[in-house]
Amino acid sequence: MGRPKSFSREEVVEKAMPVFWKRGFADTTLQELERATGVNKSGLYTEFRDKEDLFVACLRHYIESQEKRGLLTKEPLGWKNVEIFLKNGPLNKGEQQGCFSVNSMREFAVLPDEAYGVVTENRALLQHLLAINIEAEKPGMAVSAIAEMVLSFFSGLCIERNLKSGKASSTRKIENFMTALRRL
Amino acid sequence: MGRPKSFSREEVVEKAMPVFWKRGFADTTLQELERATGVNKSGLYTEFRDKEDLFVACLRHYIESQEKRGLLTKEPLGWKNVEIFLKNGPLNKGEQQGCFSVNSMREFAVLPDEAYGVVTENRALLQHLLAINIEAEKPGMAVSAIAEMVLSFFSGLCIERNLKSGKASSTRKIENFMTALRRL
DNA sequence: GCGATATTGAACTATTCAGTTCTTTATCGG
DNA sequence: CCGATAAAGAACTGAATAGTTCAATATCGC
Repeated sequence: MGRPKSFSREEVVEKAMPVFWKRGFADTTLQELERATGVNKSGLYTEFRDKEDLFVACLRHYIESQEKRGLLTKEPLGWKNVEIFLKNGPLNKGEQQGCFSVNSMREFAVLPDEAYGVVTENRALLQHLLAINIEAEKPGMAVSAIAEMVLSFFSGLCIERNLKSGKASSTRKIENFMTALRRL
Repeated sequence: MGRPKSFSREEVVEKAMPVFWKRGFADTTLQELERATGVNKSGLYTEFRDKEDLFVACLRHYIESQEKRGLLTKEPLGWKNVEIFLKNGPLNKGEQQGCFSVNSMREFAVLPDEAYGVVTENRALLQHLLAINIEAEKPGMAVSAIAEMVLSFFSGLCIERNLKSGKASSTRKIENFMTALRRL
């Protein structure tokens, strides 16, 4: 046995995530990652192959932590869950605005292919969860059609978090959107 | 009089725009800009203060060219215009996918402040144009509320263009969304 | 406390980048 | 054709970057 390391992989990922989230992949420097995680380069490179590897780990971690919130699985399934998802899905915690996954979509050109897979897989899951909630309401329009509409609207809300518009306007928008949905 | 220059400012902007559009600001290199525009650094720097200046010029050019399309001003005003805007607003020309302005929103952290102003001003205009079209239909819900909802949905459609999903799915989504709108 | 072992920190490397400078070259008016 | 002028090209600069290497150091089992 030798010296035990002073950080865990998960700790690093958790601290690195907000940096990538805010600044994106290309504009995040190793220096920032060192500062944010409190682990220096040699530590980071023993744990992760390269910057891309760490980024993907952060993305995965983000998605898992979102899934753990179980926003769309609470009983009873229905519009209420969809509304809560739209209102509370995009985060609002300091530097972490909107959705890390949606933010990453803009950067696929620079990201490893793996990131594309992770994001699309996550979207497929979201679409499914939306669908079972919509299904419970027995709307007139095709369930999957509504689900993909909701996902697009959600994506829009997420990038709009990059603007300095207040929370009130977002809430209002969601409530109006829900009104429209309930009539389908 | 000396030697006349072999390029115009506008030509450069037009050729540089697709590069910024696709790769974003941070990940676009001067080398790529030289190659895309056919003008080398010394030429670019006599015409533009720096990379940021060129980027903002491209953004402005994009917005002007979009405004020239007059997508939301055709008579008669109404839902049809909104539908055309959603269908044809986000571009689909090779490297140029979605909306350069919406794409830029993800990068405000790196962009000059000016870019923020240009984008928000453009969004305000869009919101206004949407509103006058919606107004013409005399819906039950507040006009501005619907307009901001449409703009969010539009933003979502734009970033989703970064995914490799077909045009058909986008069209379907828009048509369903329009159905919902018309019931408001 | 000692040796084995693994982490840590800091110095180092090679590359790439935005931006500058200076020489060469092309075009104009006369 | 010539001199003035301005653009174009290429070489250069300094800073920043991702990634590496290696010596110093801390912790473990014994």
